[in-house]
Amino acid sequence: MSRPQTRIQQKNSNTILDAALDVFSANGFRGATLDQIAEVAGLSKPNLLYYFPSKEAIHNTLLSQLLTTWLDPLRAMDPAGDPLVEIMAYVRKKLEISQNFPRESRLFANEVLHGAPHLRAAIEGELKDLVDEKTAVLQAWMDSGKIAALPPVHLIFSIWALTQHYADFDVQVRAVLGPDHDPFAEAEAFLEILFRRLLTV
Amino acid sequence: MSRPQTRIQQKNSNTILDAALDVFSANGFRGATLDQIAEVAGLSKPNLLYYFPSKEAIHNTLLSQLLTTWLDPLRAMDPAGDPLVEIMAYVRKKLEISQNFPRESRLFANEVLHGAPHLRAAIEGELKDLVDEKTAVLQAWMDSGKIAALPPVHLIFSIWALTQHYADFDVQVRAVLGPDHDPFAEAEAFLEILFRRLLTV
DNA sequence: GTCTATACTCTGATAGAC
DNA sequence: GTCTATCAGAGTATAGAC
Repeated sequence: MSRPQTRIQQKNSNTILDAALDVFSANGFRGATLDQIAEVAGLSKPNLLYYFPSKEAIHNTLLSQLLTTWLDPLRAMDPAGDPLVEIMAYVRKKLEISQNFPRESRLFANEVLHGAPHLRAAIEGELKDLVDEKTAVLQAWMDSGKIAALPPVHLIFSIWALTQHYADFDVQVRAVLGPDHDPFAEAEAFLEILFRRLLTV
Repeated sequence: MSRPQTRIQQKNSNTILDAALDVFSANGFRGATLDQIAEVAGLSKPNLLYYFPSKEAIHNTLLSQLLTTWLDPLRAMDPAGDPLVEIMAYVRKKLEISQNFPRESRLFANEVLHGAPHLRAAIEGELKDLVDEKTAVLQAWMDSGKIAALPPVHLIFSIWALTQHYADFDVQVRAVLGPDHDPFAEAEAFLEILFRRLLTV
């Protein structure tokens, strides 16, 4: 797992990964071609393969970088904090990620949609462990009557589903809303109401 | 738009479409190959192309069949019915579709995720029109105080997001829940509570 | 480190026998 | 209507000059 060392290598490597994120998230793994990635990156195709041994290696690198970013907001949910505040902060953070990193969201969605061939281990391990930990926290909050009682895992699923919808189905959301709408601003207000109403005892 | 006439042609045509649905929903358009579809269908590759002029034609046929099924439950929401009953029925029906037609759900998700290149017109037309019609119904129900006031479009988005999540992210849902869980049974109970709590005045 | 040229594989589609 | 054989193009990856 040696990584590029010099500044130029770092820079090119990042350029490639950013271009690849563009192309993979828009077209899926098979739909993306090295030609497209090379063009977006402004490099030649063989040059890509000087920095990464294969197309799949580029894809894998993107996916492994992704997971950390993905789980951080949930990790930040503090058992010692105020339950409703903590949950609403998580919802808001997750929605912000959908807004600011839609490419990452689509890459992840595509991967899971197709059975998570590359992320299965991470999902069954790291992700499941974190969810188990946080459902325990949610359950404790519910048991002590600080928020309404609900199946905690499904509460987490609902946060994922609702926030990612605005990134992953962006085309549909915008088509239905029509122009003169700010999907994410409206989503933030809506989810604020939804989860507050759902969780208040 | 001539369609196969004889019974055998109908049968083979349907076999191909069913196999194609398997492969397209699992791998996406570009990820699917005619070889795979032919193998699943139990036919030779040239034979596929005797029934359909191209790979894309198979895909397009699937997508156009899809939309009707997709919109029917929303269409069935009756302005004259009891608001909460109608909405809960829609939620339940949509979740049943996720459970019984996960391949169709993934095909649709894949299409929208990649910018809806084939369904754009249908989304901006048929789908938007129906949503506009039904948001007016929801708005009227809210105005008359029969359900809680919320942005109606986003209420519909939330139903789509929450129900489709269980089909499209099935792998993740099952991995997180672990064995000895029935995702859809739990989802039904959870969504029942969620929307009832959200909409009750 | 980066490019041009190219090898080789996969895959969509066609030709033509039966 | 269905098959075997095959073509043509796209796409990943490598060789080798600079």
